[in-house]
Amino acid sequence: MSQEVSARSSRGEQTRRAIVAAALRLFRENGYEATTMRAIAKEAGVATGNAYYYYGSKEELIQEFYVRNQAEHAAACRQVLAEQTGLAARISGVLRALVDVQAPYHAFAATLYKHAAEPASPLSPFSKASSPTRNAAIGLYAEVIAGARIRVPASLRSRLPELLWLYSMGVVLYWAHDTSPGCQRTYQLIDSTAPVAERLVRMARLPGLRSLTRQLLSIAGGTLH
Amino acid sequence: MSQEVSARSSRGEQTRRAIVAAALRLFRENGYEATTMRAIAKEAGVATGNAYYYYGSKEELIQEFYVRNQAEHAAACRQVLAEQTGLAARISGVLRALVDVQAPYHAFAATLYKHAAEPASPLSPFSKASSPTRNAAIGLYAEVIAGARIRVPASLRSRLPELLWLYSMGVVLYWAHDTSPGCQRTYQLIDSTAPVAERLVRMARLPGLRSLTRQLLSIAGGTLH
DNA sequence: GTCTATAACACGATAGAC
DNA sequence: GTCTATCGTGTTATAGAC
Repeated sequence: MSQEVSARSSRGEQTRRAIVAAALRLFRENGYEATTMRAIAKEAGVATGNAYYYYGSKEELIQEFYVRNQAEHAAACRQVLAEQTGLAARISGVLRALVDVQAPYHAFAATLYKHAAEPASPLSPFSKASSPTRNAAIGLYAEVIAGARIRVPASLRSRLPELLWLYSMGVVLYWAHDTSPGCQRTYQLIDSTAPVAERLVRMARLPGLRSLTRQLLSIAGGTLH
Repeated sequence: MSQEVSARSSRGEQTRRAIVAAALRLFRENGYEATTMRAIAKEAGVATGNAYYYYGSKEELIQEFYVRNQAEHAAACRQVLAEQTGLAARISGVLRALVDVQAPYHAFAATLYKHAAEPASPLSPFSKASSPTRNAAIGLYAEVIAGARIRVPASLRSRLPELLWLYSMGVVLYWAHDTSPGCQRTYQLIDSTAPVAERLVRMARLPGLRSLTRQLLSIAGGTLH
């Protein structure tokens, strides 16, 4: 009761916040490897062992980065989703916002995806631990489609959000490798692929491509269960 | 002179081989993390410091895994490339061989791609350090195309080997995440996507798809320089 | 140049006392 | 919940033997 009410700003919760704040700041400034758990604990004003009481591992602290990012991305998309009605414009707007939001963490993100790539890791975007974040992201792409002036072929309708999410993962992977100034090449990639994506959606209905679409979807269905 | 001749089986080369053999065996049996440098050195019958004399880090030992794999894969493909003439059959044969060769290292490979995913890492398949292995692999896919009874549209010809290599990387990524018994799902993925790949190559020539093909290729061109 | 032996360091993570 | 002390790790350093 009163315990639960005060739980949000309880001492434990304060400590937790201090730890994650210190971690994210140090990660951004010094990168992942260079930031030691000892430094995080010291910066947060707690003992090393205490940091482990709240976060079972250094990697677990990264989940917080994901969660925060997803929230910031959703917020950064609002305007584009409210104003744009073309599918390509909505897609590129959302992807540009994704890159914008992560920009301050570019160097950090590069080292981060090292850990995300391990299939067994809870940090993998395909893992069970990531499913809340993943579902939130897929929901965002459902909104991208729903608000666009376009007739999505029935065959595609249910799966298109997942496919757009997969597409966004590819963009993020590209971005992580992108060393061009200001990550121009990633923005170019977004601007050149978004119209193609819209075109592919429209073409999926053409008679000559129907069976191909069906084939590709059944493969994707098996992959993303 | 005589120094160089005997260099191949010199004491140093023997030690080197002993270390890498011990490392790969322990990696396969116990995984990457569980295998310590101390254990590798002990298994190879050398001092810990000596292992570091030959391999600057634990990760460097993984490059040997790549090199060995590439060679085994090329050998495993010979029969398929000699016998099959259909593009889809050649592709699926080569990809099946790729999975077959790596099968004993499935669990190990899953933890390995953690390191490969880091853009800055020399283990990244896109890195400069990996370019010999990558070029050898791309050359293999050039052979896949050259020996197939198919007319590849001029627009595609120069870039298709790279694209097939990229496709193979996707299959390997899927395989690393595949937990189905015997990795059946990966084999299914190969068998269902290879015919689609052939179909896409044939369709690239159709008038309605020409401009789309050109668009997609210019994107891929920017990506893979 | 090749190799051994041994010690030491900083790190991620854990145990157990308070 | 919080601490201190400690473990096992990758890695480096040193000093020297063949």
